[in-house]
Amino acid sequence: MLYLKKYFTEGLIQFTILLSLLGVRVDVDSYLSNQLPPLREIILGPSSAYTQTQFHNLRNTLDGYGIHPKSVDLDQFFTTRRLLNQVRQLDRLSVPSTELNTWLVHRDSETVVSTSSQPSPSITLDNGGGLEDVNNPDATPAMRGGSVGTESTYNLNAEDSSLGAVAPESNQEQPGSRDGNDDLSKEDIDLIDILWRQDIDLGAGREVFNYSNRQKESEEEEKPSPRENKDGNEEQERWRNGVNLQGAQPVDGETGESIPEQFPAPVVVTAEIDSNEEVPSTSQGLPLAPLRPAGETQLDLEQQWQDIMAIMELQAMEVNSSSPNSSSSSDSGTTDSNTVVNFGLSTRSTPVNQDVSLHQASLPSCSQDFPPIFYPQVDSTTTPPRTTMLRLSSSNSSSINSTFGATNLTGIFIPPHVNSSSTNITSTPILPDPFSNLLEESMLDEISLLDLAMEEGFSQAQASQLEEELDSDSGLSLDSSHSPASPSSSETSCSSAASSSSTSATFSEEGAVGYSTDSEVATAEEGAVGGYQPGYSKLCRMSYQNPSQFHGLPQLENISHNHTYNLPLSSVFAEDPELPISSGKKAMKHSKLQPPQDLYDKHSSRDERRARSMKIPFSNEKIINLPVEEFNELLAKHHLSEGQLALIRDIRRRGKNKMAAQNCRKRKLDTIINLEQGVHDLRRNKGRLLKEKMEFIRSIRQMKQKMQSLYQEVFTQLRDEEGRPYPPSEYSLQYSADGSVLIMPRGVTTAEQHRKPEKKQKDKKK
DNA sequence: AGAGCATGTCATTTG
DNA sequence: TCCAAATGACATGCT
Repeated sequence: MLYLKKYFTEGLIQFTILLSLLGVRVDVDSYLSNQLPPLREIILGPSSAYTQTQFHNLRNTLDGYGIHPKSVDLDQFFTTRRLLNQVRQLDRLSVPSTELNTWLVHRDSETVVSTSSQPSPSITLDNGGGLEDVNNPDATPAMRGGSVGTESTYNLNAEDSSLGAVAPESNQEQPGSRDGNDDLSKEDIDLIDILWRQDIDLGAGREVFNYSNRQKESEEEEKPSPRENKDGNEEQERWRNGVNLQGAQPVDGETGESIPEQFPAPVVVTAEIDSNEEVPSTSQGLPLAPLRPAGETQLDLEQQWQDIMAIMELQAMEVNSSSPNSSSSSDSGTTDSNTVVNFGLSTRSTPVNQDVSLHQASLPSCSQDFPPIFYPQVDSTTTPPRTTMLRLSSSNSSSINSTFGATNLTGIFIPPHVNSSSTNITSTPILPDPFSNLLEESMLDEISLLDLAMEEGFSQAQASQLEEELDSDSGLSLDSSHSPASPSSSETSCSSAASSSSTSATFSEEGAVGYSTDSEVATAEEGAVGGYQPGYSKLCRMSYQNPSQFHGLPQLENISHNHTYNLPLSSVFAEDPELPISSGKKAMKHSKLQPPQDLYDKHSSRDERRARSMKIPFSNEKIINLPVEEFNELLAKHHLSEGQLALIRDIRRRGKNKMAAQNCRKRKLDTIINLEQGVHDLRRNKGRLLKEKMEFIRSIRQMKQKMQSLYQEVFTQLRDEEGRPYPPSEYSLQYSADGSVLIMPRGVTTAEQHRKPEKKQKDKKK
């Protein structure tokens, strides 16, 4: 029986694990099918947060929390635990690998991003659609260049700096994490390289280059290269390729124009690039791995994964074009099928957002970085601003001085590097970033909470449970985690603590009443409930009266206490003489081939024996259980000596006290169980609240990123009367009372707005 | 032999 | 004040 149970348990667990895995897949698929293709592969990797979450849940469910040490389920518990640990290890192993893949992908895409980032602006330039674009291609290109420059580790940089147009090569040369590269055959790549180099060697200008590039693209289109399926499937392709998405799409040259664009830009802005090299492009140039100091990898795996999840959510919103931000940007940006014209300003926001997502995805540690704002005038700095990335976590939270609804956007969207204490930029004003501050504090609070929880005596399992509850987005966690800790858990495992406790409680009350009843009632009560059942082991017993059921079960064989508290010995022997075991330890011990009378005496309690020796004319049961009045009547009916009366009173007192002691102990146990349950519930509640907090933090982060990108978009497109851009270091955007956005010199309060003639009003596009 | 546990008993408190 | 119940403390028996 035991082994059967064991095997069944193991099999069940394994089956559950398999189901979990399958369920995860299914869930992920369904989830990703909602347009989260980019991370599909990442998530569908060996491990996923979903998987982890479910395992956590499963673990919690079977964690054994609350299992009484004596519970017969302990064996199962350990088996379960072992299996689950194995699964968990698998899960954890897989997570890093997934992230690693993401990282690599991102880096490639990053390279691509720099190239790709240009398409939108460059396209605008080519088309001349943007008024300001012609005048200041610098801004965006410079930023691109900056982003490129930042990635000095890539071949692309060198080529970019010299030729300003080799990105595709580099991309192709990159061992392919990129989809485009993957799809391209080596011949195609070689051909592309040759053609590009020819163009470059011939000194082809940007336009020429573009043209040739297009021709090549068209030529290649004739070939069955995978790239060409972009038309209809490109987006899908991109998504499938994961993080590359953004970078890949321009590079893939669905338009063919995007690629060339990027190169000229750096050339034109060379001087600025130098100065801004370190400055990531506003829209896309999010410095990633290269820029990030190794020591800054502070965020743990958990945080990283949460970032990825946040990215997924963000991307999902964007892809759905349901993003509240923009009706225009989202739709145009997400779909590659859009024509070149679509890459106008309106589309930028999307790439920006995607970049943000990308960075987070690929560089979880950078997840909180904010895209820096491009500063055209920063060139003055001999030491280019280092890593314009703002690490939210690293920046110290001085104070949250403004709410999100603050009219002044300056503080909110100050270039990230401004906040970093390590930055050398002196020209740019340092303004607090409320969002980052808020985020920091929230994160810190959470971390501190977790730490506190650990310090408070959270067991590892409980802490992991909390973690899981924080992690798990699925609704499974709560239900599954609800568990063993509570009496109800043991309820499921055996006869159930809850049920037994409740029933026993009920019966205990009845038992009290039962004292006044006859022996049959008492016997029935004990048979049903066993009176007071101390300990879980007893609670778990289906029926102590028939321990033979558990023969062969070692754990249960050890449980053989006498629970016939209220049962007089006479009734014990009279009603169940065949089962000496049921009569308890004493019965077992004394049941060894002893004469019936001797046995009878031995099994008698002291009071029984005393009563017999004193020749008390009625049973101890009556003495104990009769109501006071009846008891007095009984005493009055018989002529009893003082000794007999004293003994009878003692018997009654002790009998009642014995029952009272049993009830008292039972109540203690119930109280302990309830307290445990309460603690468990509180912890669950705490975990839930923390989870909610995490979600809020995540959403705030997303909002901040979106606002950041929007701010940058708007700001970089602003031009004064002479067509010059406003230097972000000198101007900032502020809300006006009517909801419009004003550009104002920094340091000028809203009250002084009227003094600035150059201020412009511009509708803020979402 | 001693620890740990379950149970019984006593003394006291409480309602 | 009495009684029953509750409970802490201790004793006993068993594994």
